[in-house]
Amino acid sequence: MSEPPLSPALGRFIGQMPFAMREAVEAAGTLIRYRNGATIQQRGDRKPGLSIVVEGAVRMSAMDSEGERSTYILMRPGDCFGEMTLFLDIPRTLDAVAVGETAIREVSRERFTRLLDAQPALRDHLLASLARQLSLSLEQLDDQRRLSATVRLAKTLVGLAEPDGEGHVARGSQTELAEAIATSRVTAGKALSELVQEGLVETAYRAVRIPHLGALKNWVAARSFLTPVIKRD
Amino acid sequence: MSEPPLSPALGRFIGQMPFAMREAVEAAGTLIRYRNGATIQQRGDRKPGLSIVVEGAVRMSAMDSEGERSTYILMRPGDCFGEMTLFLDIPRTLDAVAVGETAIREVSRERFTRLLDAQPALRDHLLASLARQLSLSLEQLDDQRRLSATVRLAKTLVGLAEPDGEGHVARGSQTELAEAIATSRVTAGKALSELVQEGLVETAYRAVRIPHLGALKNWVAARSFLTPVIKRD
DNA sequence: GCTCAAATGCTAACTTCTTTGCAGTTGGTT
DNA sequence: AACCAACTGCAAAGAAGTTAGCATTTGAGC
Repeated sequence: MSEPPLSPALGRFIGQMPFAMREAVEAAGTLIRYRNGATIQQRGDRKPGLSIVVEGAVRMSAMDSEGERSTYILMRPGDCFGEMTLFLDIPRTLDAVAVGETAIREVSRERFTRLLDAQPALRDHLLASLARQLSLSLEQLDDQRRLSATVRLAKTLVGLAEPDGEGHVARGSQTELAEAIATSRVTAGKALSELVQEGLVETAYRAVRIPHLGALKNWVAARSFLTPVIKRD
Repeated sequence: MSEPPLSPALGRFIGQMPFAMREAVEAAGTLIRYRNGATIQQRGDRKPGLSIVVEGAVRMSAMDSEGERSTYILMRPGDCFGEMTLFLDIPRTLDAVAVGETAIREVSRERFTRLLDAQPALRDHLLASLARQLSLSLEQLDDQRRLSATVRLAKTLVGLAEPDGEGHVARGSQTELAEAIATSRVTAGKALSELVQEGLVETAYRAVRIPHLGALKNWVAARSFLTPVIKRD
């Protein structure tokens, strides 16, 4: 079966770099550690620069004036965010919160600019990274427009799945899952029980067990109407 | 009043280029003309390259397997699309259809690569363009998640508005407007009549008249919960 | 200036999602 | 070991959006 672009993880920025470039980027950045739940950045922060996840994970989300939060993405080690603030004079667009003990490498715009001179190939790397993020973001928009809450949830679960014993798990409360697909907790709960009915997942406390990840992937693929476009490594 | 990023138009690619760069890009491309309604590209086309709108307009949209079409954006002269196919090995993501007599400048990936060597500054230009598109795409996703159909429609109307006599007009059938905000025609019609009730717009045949664009912008701004982030020229 | 396909405006039944509220469960903390 | 805050699961009312259908209006093309 072909691997559809299910993971919402953008980036894969560091992973595909040649060794020397990676060294240079790492040397240019400051490593900062965050506790579980700590705020890494807030929407509106004016700190142009690139942030690379080294350890742990980062939940990118936004909250509207009515206190409704919605999550956009979970960044994993090797992913990066903030590229946009390097080239545009804009503040940070999303809130970023550490999930688990997390380490972030921060490269300021100044240092990054110098880095670009030393490593011209980095520009192309960044271009590819932005292009991929744009492509994934358009796909996400598409999903939001066309797919039912249940399919969106299933797709999100595939993206969050981690190996666990025989099968996989996606960790997070139902409220968090609801935020990830931009619905209410009730709808997320219903969607989840539909997937349980189908025998695709089992619910647990702050977790969803996925006995056969492949089956879930197939189920999602059969319901994602547009042909997937990006191949994921 | 501050100018919120209401226009869904991405790009502004050519407009901000230094003259020499612009000349070089134009020299590298082939100009192709399309009739109103002609297909410029289809989702899945494998033609890596950059397409720049020179004259007319282009509607970017996608259709799912059930024949439901949704429009993503209307590209105007100076905007460009296809950047992603330059750096990623992916097919074209969206269908593109000419709106009115339209001219497109196509630059193949090969020619563009050579162009990058001759005009290194073009890379930064492209980085900024991708960054802006990503930022706008994230905003669009946000709107889709949080805003009601009525506000989304109003925002779209502001983006489509063209000067017309005293005020402005947004041209397009209600079906097309519905596709632009990803709802049914009925909902689009209801949303439209709400805006009429508010005295913000007047309906017409294949057009919506906007007597006071500023008033509509204010109305939208008051209902867009997240602080706008990108300034639009 | 007539014709007709396309577009608008409306209604009604139905589905989906949200909000509110509550009862029962879970697992970290004292 | 007991407590309690957080989480799950469920129900009911209502809001929002969808589909289907029909009568009327519009304007482009003959």
